[in-house]
Amino acid sequence: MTERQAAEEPTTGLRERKKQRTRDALLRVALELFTTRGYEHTTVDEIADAVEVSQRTFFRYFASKEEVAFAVQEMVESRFVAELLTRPARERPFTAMRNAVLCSWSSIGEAIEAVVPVELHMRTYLMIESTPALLAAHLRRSTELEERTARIIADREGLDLDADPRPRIAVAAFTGVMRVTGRLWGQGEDTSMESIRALTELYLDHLEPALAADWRAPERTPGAPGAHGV
Amino acid sequence: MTERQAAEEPTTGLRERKKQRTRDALLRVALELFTTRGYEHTTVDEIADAVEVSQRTFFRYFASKEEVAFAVQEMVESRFVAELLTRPARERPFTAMRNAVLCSWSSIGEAIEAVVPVELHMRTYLMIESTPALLAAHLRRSTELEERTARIIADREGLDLDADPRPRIAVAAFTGVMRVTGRLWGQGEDTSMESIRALTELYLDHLEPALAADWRAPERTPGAPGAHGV
DNA sequence: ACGCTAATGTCAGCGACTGACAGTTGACAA
DNA sequence: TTGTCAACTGTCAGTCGCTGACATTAGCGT
Repeated sequence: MTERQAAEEPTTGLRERKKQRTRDALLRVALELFTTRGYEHTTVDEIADAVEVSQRTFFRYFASKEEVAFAVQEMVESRFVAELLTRPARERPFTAMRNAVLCSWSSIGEAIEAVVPVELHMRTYLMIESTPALLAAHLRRSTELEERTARIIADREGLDLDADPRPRIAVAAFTGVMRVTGRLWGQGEDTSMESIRALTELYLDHLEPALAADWRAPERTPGAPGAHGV
Repeated sequence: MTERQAAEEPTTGLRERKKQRTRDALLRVALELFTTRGYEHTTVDEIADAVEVSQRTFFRYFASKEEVAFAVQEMVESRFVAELLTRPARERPFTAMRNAVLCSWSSIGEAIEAVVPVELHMRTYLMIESTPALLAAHLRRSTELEERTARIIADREGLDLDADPRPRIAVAAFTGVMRVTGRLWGQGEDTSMESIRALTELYLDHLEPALAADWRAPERTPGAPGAHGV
């Protein structure tokens, strides 16, 4: 169930290879069906039938219909966490998170392609964002990642997460921007990875000024009055 | 189905009154069962049986088992929106949102009590936060409210929501903090309304400094170097 | 070749939810 | 008062996601 990567033995035995092939097939077929006829209009039976296994077998590989939709997303997230852990200590929290996403996106392409076409994953992301039930699940998963991230940031800065609210606050703001970015990207025309990368960079670099500036002033007013801001 | 409030005629006919009573009974019983034996361990049949109606009737009042869990939350949210719309134009976006939540909480008590005991609603909120399926739904609902809020803020400031990212960014940061606040409140001991109110006030007023300050400095460093911040 | 065990299939069943149809009951007019 | 209409409700059958139990198949090491 939880085997990650042998990474050395390509021939791990026929049994393992068969399992891997079944899993991949279920995943690929499921995403293909979801993105074409829609998540709700795809039954687990149809997925299982297409791969020629029983419905019961599907549920032995994926705990739910939902889980298969997030299988690739799962990979991307763990990549982000790994990247964040290796960020130099000199970077400030927000900068470290910013760079971690951007860097992880630079190397994730091939890892995805080993399982499903990247283009299919992009379509899957759009499907998740536009399917209420999946959007809900996506948001919940995001908060879990958010918690992990806050813990990492707190460790980085040598802070006590239970006593100091600042890590959680900064992470909340960060992921909030990430979510908005993802949604806007989905609404736009350009569904490329370069597109979402550029959008993310732009928005993240906009957050702090947006919170501090007086919106009614024509442009940046460094010495603005009101201490309360925004 | 969507009758809100006649607010004038107390005698709206026997039929209407019966419907209202059935709905209220279903709601109260459902929340009571959810909060005692748990959401997942409560079946729709049990709710319907307790009110002595058929399961089919339950689904004529509530589109899903989920919906009944959020019925009161629904009221609270629309109260916040109403409050936000009446905020004086002189207040800055973040301040307006801050005051809208705090003010709406001051007057929501009686409105809730008309349907279910406030204490039951508090327990319901805790249940939502600790039930994965409901937490997911809660987050999705929050983003919908977030979108409405962003639109209101944009109108207030005379900005084009589709062209200017700042309203969405500020709202995202705001609701991010609200979410964290709610979760921490749920983890604490004090489940009173005063408690969550104080926590919210504290955290909201912490957001901007937390983003701008250098965490490694002993305390506030107004003239900090690095322009990128956080 | 032969057990052992993991992987799979089959079957029965629960719970959320829906459509269709029939029965009941307020509302309103004659 | 009565009767008609429309709204509300109950019943039933069926779909779909998901699970436990048990039998069957098929790699694996000896």
